[in-house]
Amino acid sequence: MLSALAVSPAQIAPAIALRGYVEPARPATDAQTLGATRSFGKDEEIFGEGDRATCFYKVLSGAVRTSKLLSDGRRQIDAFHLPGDIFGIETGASHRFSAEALGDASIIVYRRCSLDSLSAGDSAFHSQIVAAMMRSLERAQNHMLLLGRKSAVEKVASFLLDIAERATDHGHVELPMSRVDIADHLGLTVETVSRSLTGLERRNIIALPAHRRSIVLRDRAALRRLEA
Amino acid sequence: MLSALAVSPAQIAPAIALRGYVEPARPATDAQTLGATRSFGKDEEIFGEGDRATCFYKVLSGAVRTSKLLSDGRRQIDAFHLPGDIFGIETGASHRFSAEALGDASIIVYRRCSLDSLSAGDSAFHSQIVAAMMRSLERAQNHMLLLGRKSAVEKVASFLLDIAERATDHGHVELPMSRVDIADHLGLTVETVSRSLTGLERRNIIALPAHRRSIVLRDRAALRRLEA
DNA sequence: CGTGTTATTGACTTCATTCAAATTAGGTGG
DNA sequence: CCACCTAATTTGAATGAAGTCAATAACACG
Repeated sequence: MLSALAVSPAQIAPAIALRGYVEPARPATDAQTLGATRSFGKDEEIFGEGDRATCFYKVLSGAVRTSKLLSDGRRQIDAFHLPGDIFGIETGASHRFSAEALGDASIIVYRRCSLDSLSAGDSAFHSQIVAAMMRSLERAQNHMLLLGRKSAVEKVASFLLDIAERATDHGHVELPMSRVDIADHLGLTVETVSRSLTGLERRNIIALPAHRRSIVLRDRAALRRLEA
Repeated sequence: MLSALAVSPAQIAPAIALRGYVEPARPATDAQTLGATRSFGKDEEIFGEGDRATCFYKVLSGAVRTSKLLSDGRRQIDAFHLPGDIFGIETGASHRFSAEALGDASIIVYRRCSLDSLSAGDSAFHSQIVAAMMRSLERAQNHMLLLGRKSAVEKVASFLLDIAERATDHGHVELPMSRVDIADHLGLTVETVSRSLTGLERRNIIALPAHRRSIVLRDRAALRRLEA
């Protein structure tokens, strides 16, 4: 079931990873590494909607999606989290999202509940959290404009530019998520995402290599024109 | 052009209000009243998208909408702010929204930029701001689910429940905003909002009195079932 | 009472969805 | 290394929900 392969560089754990595999914390770039590093496999749950929020998280390698579900299963992915991104901060008692790894991923788990650290001292750590919150908020606010007011092609164009900006090697984007994930992020169906991508390819704005998880941005200016 | 009337109780300023009318700060319920109270008329701009963010704001009376525009004029209202709500907090240099009064409104203007106060002491004031940010974030995240995944009726039902919870006298909701505003908040057109409301009325779930700005919730259970 | 604005209603169109099928990629095991 | 198998993606055709355009109705205000 666990299909490991490539993509995540910092992946050390064996492919047949047991849930909750814990490694000794390796001091990363940040000063504040109070947390332990854990590895997750494809689609493995990091936390569930409604779980007690005792920790928050930071992506070391790989990628994570956070999402909400409607009673009948409709899903909205609020964000994709790439290396360096913090997610899972809550002020309430429980997580209002679920979080799953998109592929193999390693995550730093911070034990301290954000609410505690808000009042407590440690201003460096604290302001890092506040900054992360603010970034989430800005992202969410832009995304509302996308979800509420953009057409399918505009949504896809925006998405490509966004993801490219965050995770690109000059034009060549390696997507860590499936088409379904993209659809659930953009408020579309898989079919519409696929058709939009095909449409962009036909117009020579992007290229879709055989390896479906990668996309080449041929004409960013055109994308920017399309994005709204 | 300035059509004042009723609605806002704490309204003291004359109807022919000049922009930026400033009153001496009246210590409100909160301890932290560092700001001056200002009054705004219907559709008056409090700040614009891109304006330097030197202040943030709190609604005393009336209501405010914050919105983003697409180049071609499509608008997404990210939130309606009712008395007690804080809005306009930014960490960057400029506002990423515009804010306008929905009708006559009085607003407390806090001079301190949020970013300053984040690092600075004053933990009570500070945590109030962080809490406001967090509430915005939660709101935005729920709204993404609505925008991305709910049908028109579900959106309208959710909206009614939400606004009722925040600003109701037992079932009778006095809407401070127009149908266009509702539409731009829910990612719909006015016509669809209107049709959805009419539909709910026909099903006896709500009543639409002559005074179009008010709505009576007859059957909240039904609304809750509809909301998703 | 007229007038301008806001809301509702109707007819028609369209974009995105749904349902269904075909294709392709990538992993598995021989 | 190759044939097979499963899951992901793409494509096609038909439907449908919400949008657009246009007209009417209902207020709010002077």
